[in-house]
Parts: sequence; C-alpha cells; structure tokens
Amino acid sequence: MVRPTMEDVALRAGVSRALVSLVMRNSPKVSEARRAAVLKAAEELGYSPHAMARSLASRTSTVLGVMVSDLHNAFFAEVVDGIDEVAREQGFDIIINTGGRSPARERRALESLLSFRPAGLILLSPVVPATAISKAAEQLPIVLVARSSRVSTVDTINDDGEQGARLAVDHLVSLGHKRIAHLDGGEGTQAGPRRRGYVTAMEAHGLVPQVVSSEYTDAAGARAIRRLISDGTLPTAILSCNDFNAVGAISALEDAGLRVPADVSVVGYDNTSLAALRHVSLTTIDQPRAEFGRLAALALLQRVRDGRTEPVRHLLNPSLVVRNTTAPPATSRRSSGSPLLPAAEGDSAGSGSRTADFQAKSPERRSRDH
Amino acid sequence: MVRPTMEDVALRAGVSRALVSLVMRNSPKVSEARRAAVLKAAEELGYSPHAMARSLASRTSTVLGVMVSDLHNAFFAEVVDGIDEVAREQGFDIIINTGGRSPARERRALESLLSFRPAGLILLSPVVPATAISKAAEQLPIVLVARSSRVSTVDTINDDGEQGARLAVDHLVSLGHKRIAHLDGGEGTQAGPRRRGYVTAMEAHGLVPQVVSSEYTDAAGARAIRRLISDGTLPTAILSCNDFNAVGAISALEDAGLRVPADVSVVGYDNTSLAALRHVSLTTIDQPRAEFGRLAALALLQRVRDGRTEPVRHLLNPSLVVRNTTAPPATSRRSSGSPLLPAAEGDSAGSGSRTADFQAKSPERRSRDH
DNA sequence: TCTATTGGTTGGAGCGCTCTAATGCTGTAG
DNA sequence: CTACAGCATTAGAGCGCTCCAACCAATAGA
Repeated sequence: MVRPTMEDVALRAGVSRALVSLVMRNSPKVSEARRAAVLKAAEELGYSPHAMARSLASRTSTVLGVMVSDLHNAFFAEVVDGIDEVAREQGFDIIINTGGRSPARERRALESLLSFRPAGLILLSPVVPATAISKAAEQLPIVLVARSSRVSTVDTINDDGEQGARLAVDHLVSLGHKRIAHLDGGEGTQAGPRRRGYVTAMEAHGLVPQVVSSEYTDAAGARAIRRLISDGTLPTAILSCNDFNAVGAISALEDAGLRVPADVSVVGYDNTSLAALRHVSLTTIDQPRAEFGRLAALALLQRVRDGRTEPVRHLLNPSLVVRNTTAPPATSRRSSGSPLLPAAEGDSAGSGSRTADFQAKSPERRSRDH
Repeated sequence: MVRPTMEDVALRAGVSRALVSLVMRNSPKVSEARRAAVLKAAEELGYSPHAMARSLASRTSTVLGVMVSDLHNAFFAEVVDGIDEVAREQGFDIIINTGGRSPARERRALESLLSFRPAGLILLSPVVPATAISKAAEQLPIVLVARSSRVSTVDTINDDGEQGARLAVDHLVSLGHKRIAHLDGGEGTQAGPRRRGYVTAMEAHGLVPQVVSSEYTDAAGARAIRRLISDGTLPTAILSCNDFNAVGAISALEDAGLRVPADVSVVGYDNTSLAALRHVSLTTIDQPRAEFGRLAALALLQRVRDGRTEPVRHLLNPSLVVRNTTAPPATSRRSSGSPLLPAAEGDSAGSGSRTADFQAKSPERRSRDH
C-alpha cells in the first residue's frame, strides 16, 4: 500500500533525485545510459510519479476539470469524448465531477474541482448563477459549453439553435406542411434560440407560428399533444424542443389513433441515441457534440498554454437528420380521408428505409487489431 | 489568477500558519476569538484550501476515484449518484474518469486516477484485465461494480443475474407462455449469470430452453428476431439480455407485422430510462443501481477508514417491472389465429395501461422550495 | 512559593516533487 | 599546461499544507 518515491528510484539507480525528475519529464539533457538505468529502476519498483506533488512543485497542472451538469444525459457523454480526445493528445488528463442539475450540488462540484487547481475548467451546461462562474474565472480559464455568457474572461461553445430550428421548419415546409407547431422548451437551456428560429423561419415562409408551451421531457411532449387534440388545434407537423419531448409527442399521437408520419410528422432536436433506435427512428436536428468537446478543450488549452485573453465565441452549425417520422402531410396525398383511420397495412417500404438508416448509423465495431 | 495561501490568511488575521490550518480543519482546540478572526480574513481574501497540498502533507486523501467504463450508458450515471450521495455525506469528494470501454483507454484512465492518490477506487464494469486490477489493489482499496473478481483485496458489488432471469421467466410462465427464447448477451458483462438463470428457470418449469446468440445492441436484437422468424422457430415470448436488445427485437417483430405483446411478449433487462419511456413501456428487470453506488462507496470507506481487510461480496436482488410488452400468449386466448395477422384495431385498454404505468414512474418534479 | 496541569498557540520539519544555480567533467583552443 | 566552453549532473530551496513537539500563559494543587 505504499508507493515508492523518486528518492527510492534515485537510490536504486545510483543517481540523484533531480536526475530522476528529468528522466520522468523526459528531458533531452540526460545521457542515454542514465536514462536507461533510471527507467529500469522505476520499472522494477513499480514507480509512477505523484501527480499532486508534481503539480504543487511546478505550480502548473496538466489536469482539465470538467463539470457535467447531468451524467444521465448521453449528450454530455459525447462532449466529454471530444474533450478527452484533445486533452489526451495534448498530454492533459481530465477529471470529471457532476452537479446533477442542482445549483447547490453544482456549486459544491465546482469547489471540489477548483480545489485540485486544474489548469482550466470546462462547464457543460451549468446551472450555477453567472456570478459563481465569473468568480471562478478570476482564478483559472473557463470554457462554457451549451450555455452563453457575456463575461469576457470565459469562452463559450454553443450550437446555433436558431439555425437548427430553421432547418427543421424548412424540411417540413418542403414536404408540403403549412401548419407546424413548436413544442417549446420553456426554461430549458437553448429553448430561446430554438423558439426564435422557429418563429422567424415560419414567418419567412409566410406561415403562422404556433408555439405551444412544453418542457424537455416525454411526459410534457405527450401532455402538449393531448392539449392540442382536445383544443382541436392539432397541426400536420410538430417541431419538438428535444428528442425526449418528441418521443412523448409520438406516443400521445399514436394513443389517439394517429399515425406518425402518415397523419402527423414529428421532428426532434439533439439526435440522441434514442432518436437513432430503429424503433423510434426520429427525424431530428443533430448537434456536433464531439466537436463541442474538441473546441472546448482547444479553447481552454489556448488560454492555458498560449496565454490567449480575448474571449472566443463558437456557434456551431447543427444539421438535419431525416429518418422516418416526417412525410408529406396527409391532405397533400389524399383529399380528406379521416386522419383517424390507420393507414394501409404492410408498409414494407417504411420498414425498409428504417433499416437502411439504422445501418448507416450502426455502431463502430471493435477493431480486431487491439 | 493567483490564489491566496494560508500564509496570507495568517498574516492578515495576525496568527500563525498552523493556527489557520487548525481552523480550516475546524479543530476544537481553537479559541472562538481566533477562529472568527481567521475565518474573517479567509473570507476577505477569498481563500480556500489547496486540496493537493493538503493531501500531500497529510498523506491522506478525501477523494474517491471512480472509473466509469462507459459514460454513454445511463446505467452508470445512477450508480454514480449513489456513490456521490454517500461520499458527500461522509465528507469525501469524487473524481471521475472514463475508459470508453477500451482496455487501453481504461488503463490510462486508471493511471490518471491513481496519480491523484485517492483514498480508494471504484471501478464500474471495467474491461481492463484482472491483473491490472489486482496490481492497483496493492496500492489502494478497490471496489468493483458489475464485475466479479476473486482477488481477496477487492470488494465486489453485483446484481444477481440468475435471479433476475428467473423472475422474468416466472413472469412469462405465469402468463401462460411455454415457448420462451433468450436472446443471449454473448461476451457482455453479466451475460453468463442471466443465461444460466434463464436455463435453470426454464428447466424448473419443465420447459425447453432456447438460447439464441445475440448482443447488447438493438441491431443485434433485431437480427436475432429476423433469424428466428426465417427459421420458423419464433416462440411466444422473448427474454432479451438487456433493454436495448429488447427494443431492437420489438422493432423487428413489428416490422414483420407481429404485435407486441398481443402476438409476442418481450422482456428486457436493466430498466434503463429507455424502458420507462411511454413509447417503449418495456417490461424489464430492474437493478438497484443507486444502491450499487451506495454500497460501493460504503465498502470503500470501510476499508479506508475502518481498516477492513476481508473482502465483501454483495449480490443484490433485482426486481421485475411489469409494463406493456408482456401479455398472455395469443394461443391461450384464441385457438390458432395466424400470428402474422395484426390484432384488432383500437386497443384503447392497452394505451390506458401505458399511461397508468407512465404516471407511476413519472419523474420527480422540481421542488418549489428550492 | 513552586511545580503540575491544561488549553491555546506556534516554529519547524517534511510530504514528493520541480527548478535554479552551482558543480564536476570532459574536450578543445590558446 | 592553463583557460574556457559545453554538457551532464546535483544540492538545495521551496510549492502549500499538516503534524509534532515545544512553548506559553493561566489556573490548580501541594
């Protein structure tokens, strides 16, 4: 249970502690003979450097702290993948902490992360107040992902929610839809831009926006649909604020005897793994999540190593992923057939395209070389 | 960008550095007057202790390292919640790292975690070789979750996969099913116990086991079903190795014109959030995930603080969650109607029960008090 | 009055490392 | 043969903290 120190390695290799230190940081100014001797001794003792002592002595850190607001959300997992990729290739380690979307827990997580004096911090969609962020930004570089900020000391990486919503509306309009409702994300992060994008896109097409208040959950999506049906204001297409909401909307539609996409088209937002399931096969808006992570890590490293001080604001382009929940509106194919009647049986074309999309998105296989 | 040190606080409060240290660790042997003065000075300077220096000096750590093999899997998020809960309440912090289910990355993550010299390590379903684990176990206490080990220095927390599979089989048998296939998890973690449990439960009921080789993905579930259909060996009920596999199976069944659960019942395993979606509403086996985390943290702390040395092996009981993908077999209701014909339209009872279950499992609401 | 005792406080060593400046050691030029 | 690079190596201070032993009243006991 006791790890050897540099001193032990030095003793065994018959050199000084400082020389071991140089070898460990693979300095070029060490003779090959000594280097080999030191590495051999280290190997034999099972020595590996003590990151904390190193960081304390050097007054620098090779650690990037990442606060994930919600570990349950796979969205963040992919962002972390991107961060990890860049960090690793630049010789940095990452440590993760989570705030569970509670401001109190997040604050604690932030404190905990700060106490390790990392080189910088990446906050993924944090819910802590802006003051807490700018206070932390006085101590180290901070990058915000999926949350905006006007503080000049922090960088931000966001997707262009307005553009994403516009893509969805354009797609639906091109299919022939005229009545398209937006199930709004309310207080949720990024709900604002998506709503604005929806409204302006609708108006650009000369259509009347119909914003329905909802939330980022499948229950909320279902509720919103039931409300629309009972009000008699159900449109031919729905743009949900995210994929969960969309899946809830689809269930409620099917429960009401309506078919998706035959009677109503539904578009999600986020392209979560949920959307890609062949059982769901949801048309949705994809955000370049891994790219978020890569850019965040890069931005942080620019501040840490290159001493950049002007803030960076990235606004990434989302893209449309067409799957099987969107189709031309029923009225444009048939005159006025009751939308409550199930469509004809055996739509093998539909299931065929599902399979096709699924294959395209199929998971990477394990490489046999590893 | 430069944080104050204890020295600064001591100077400002007019006391020694050692006294500040005592206050920071809220030692009882400090007079109230001094304590107040120190806290005031610390507050004014925005001081907070340097965790690394503290850990270095005290040769102890209040950090628990957690390696999550796959951040994309929400299963682990709930385990982390449990760990976090216990750790926090015992005054420990957690740092997380991820291995992305690649042995090489996991090894690196392990190294990174170890370099912080945490008090102990919790590995969630790691894929690194057992030797790497037992080597790490020489340096600090280790708890394994969802992976077994015979090394006497590591504790393990697992679910009883045999029992879970038995629960599923019993449920299906009680509904009247006689032909029940198991879509096997192959190499996957915990696939073995589940398969064994399935086989023994079937035999206990005097039924013939039908193990179909598959994997932990929805694509694999769909493939297995297509194979069964083309072989003409499709049973009346399916026990999948996990929820993803089950969802893939359901899609393939529906694509083939079969209805779930009217024609074929499907049971998943894991009770992921996916299963709870009203659109999926999957009957499945629940594992007490947060409990995994709590027990893991507890076990670790017992070793860290109480010096326990005998290994602990927890085997937790899974439970059955009945939703809407299981029902009595078609043959027990109708004589021999072709299972390829869709069932009667408008089964409002089915959608009704979906809603009921969904409400019961509905997410916690945000408390207005916060 | 002198010595114990107690509770609060402090200096200093040291945790495992890095970093600077100094050291020793060649080899080559003067 | 001395001087001076130039290079590999090392002693030693110090990072921010903890911990131990010592210290210093102030009170209690003899």
